[in-house]
Order: sequence, then C-alpha cells, then structure tokens
Amino acid sequence: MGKQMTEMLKGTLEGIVLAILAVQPAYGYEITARLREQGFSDIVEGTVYALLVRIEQRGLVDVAKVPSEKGPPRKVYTLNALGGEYLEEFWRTWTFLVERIGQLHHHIEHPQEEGE
Amino acid sequence: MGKQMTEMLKGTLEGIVLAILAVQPAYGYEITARLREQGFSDIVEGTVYALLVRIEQRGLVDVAKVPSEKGPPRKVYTLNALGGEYLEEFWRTWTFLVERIGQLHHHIEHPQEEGE
DNA sequence: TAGTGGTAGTCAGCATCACTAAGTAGTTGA
DNA sequence: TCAACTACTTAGTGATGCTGACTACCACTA
Repeated sequence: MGKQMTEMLKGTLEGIVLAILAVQPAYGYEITARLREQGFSDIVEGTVYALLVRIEQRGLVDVAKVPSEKGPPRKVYTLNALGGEYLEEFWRTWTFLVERIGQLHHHIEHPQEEGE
Repeated sequence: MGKQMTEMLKGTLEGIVLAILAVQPAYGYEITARLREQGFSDIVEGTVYALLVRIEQRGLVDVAKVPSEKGPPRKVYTLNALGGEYLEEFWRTWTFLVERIGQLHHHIEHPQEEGE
C-alpha cells in the first residue's frame, strides 16, 4: 500500500499473525498467502518469516516440522498458552487505540457535539 | 502502557497528531498535554517534539513562532493543504486496517459464521 | 538432460519510528 | 537565589517491517 501502512503494521502485524494462528495452526508460506487474501497484498514473505522467528523465540508459539508434498518441510506454528495471553493483551491495546482514534475522527467531523 | 502500545503507536501517532492539528493549530507542549488528557498517558514530550520536526520537514504543517506569557516562545503548528491530504490518506489506511483486524477478531469469536 | 516454476524457508543490511535521558532557556514566586 | 513550571532540542537505543538475494525441494516439460 504505502509508507503509512508499513509504519502502521509495526506492532499490529504481530497481533494479526497471532490472531491467524489462534484460528488454527499454520506455516509461514501459508500465513503469507492468507494475509494476501485478506487484503494485505504488499506483505512480503521475508517479513512474515522474521516475525515467526521472533514469536518463536519469545515462546508464544510451539513449532513442529511437517513434511510437505510439494517442496521442503513446513514449520507449523501453534499458538500456546503464553501466546494466547499475549494475544489477549494485544486485543486490549488495540481496542483502546481504536476507541481513542475513533473519538478523534468523530470529533473532527462533528466538532460542536463534544464539550470543550 | 506497554511495549505493545509503543509499537502500535508507530505510524499512528503521526496521524493522531495531525488529527489534533486538524481541529485547531497547536504547539508542542500543548499537544503533549492534550494527548495525556485523551488517555495516552505515557507519551513523552521528546517523542512529540521529534514527530513535529519530522512533519515540518515534510511540509505537512506551517510553523509560526508566538511569544508565550510563561516561558520561551511557542512554535505553533498549523495543518496545511498537503498535511490535509496526508491526513486523509491516513484515515483511509487506518480504516482499512481497523476493518481487516476487526474481521479477524470477529472470526475468532464466531468461527462458524464465515464461509471457508 | 536441462530448464522453468511453484513451494518453503533463511539471512544481511536498511530506514523509520517511539523511547530514554539529558540539556538549554524563559518566567514566576517563595 | 533557588525551585517549579513552561517550552523546546538533541544524541543515542531498540524494535520493527522492507529489500533483495540466496538455499533447497519437487514436478513438469522442451
């Protein structure tokens, strides 16, 4: 999309991937494809793999190597308990931010309604 | 708040400040105080000032030096035409992200509703 | 047999951004 | 004089996503 989206994804992409893993376990290539389907057309594989390494090192996911019919073996990531807690914290932070910014947006278009 | 919020603010804080300036011109110290009032209690002055320097260098705002009754002169920032366009682009990007992530959140809590 | 294309993952280097921490300066009041 | 508030500046750090190139496995085809 653009530079703005790139910067916005910092901090949120991690939550997005954890949310995808919360639905069901997945491997890197698959996650990248799913992100593309869901509209994040510009996210590159390298970014996703680097992110997966990070969340693995932090112990938010469990990893299993699974052979593939086509190509090299897959590293399948599963959200574990710690990852689940982290994801919940993500949702709280995200919701807070969405509410604050939503208020700002509303304030701009309907300035007379708020008491200043 | 925490590390998650710090990372999420990357890319969004700029939009937040531009949105504040869209309501009315303001200077750094004032913007910091306003952010604190609006719930972003952990945002430090240094962060805001650095951001203001950036958006000034990109030509998104006009700057005027105004004497203060208390303390050094203020640098009052006003959103200009380019800044307005940039802010609109920010809202588009932000809305897109909120919708995508909202879908993900919904999907997790009501998985059977979506067709896969 | 060599070449192409899809699958799957790794790595080095870069730019951007928020934070930390310290400093400079002006004004007011004890 | 010194503290406290106002107002802005600056150097350095860590985290993150992107770029671009690379390795490797498999199937199909000229």
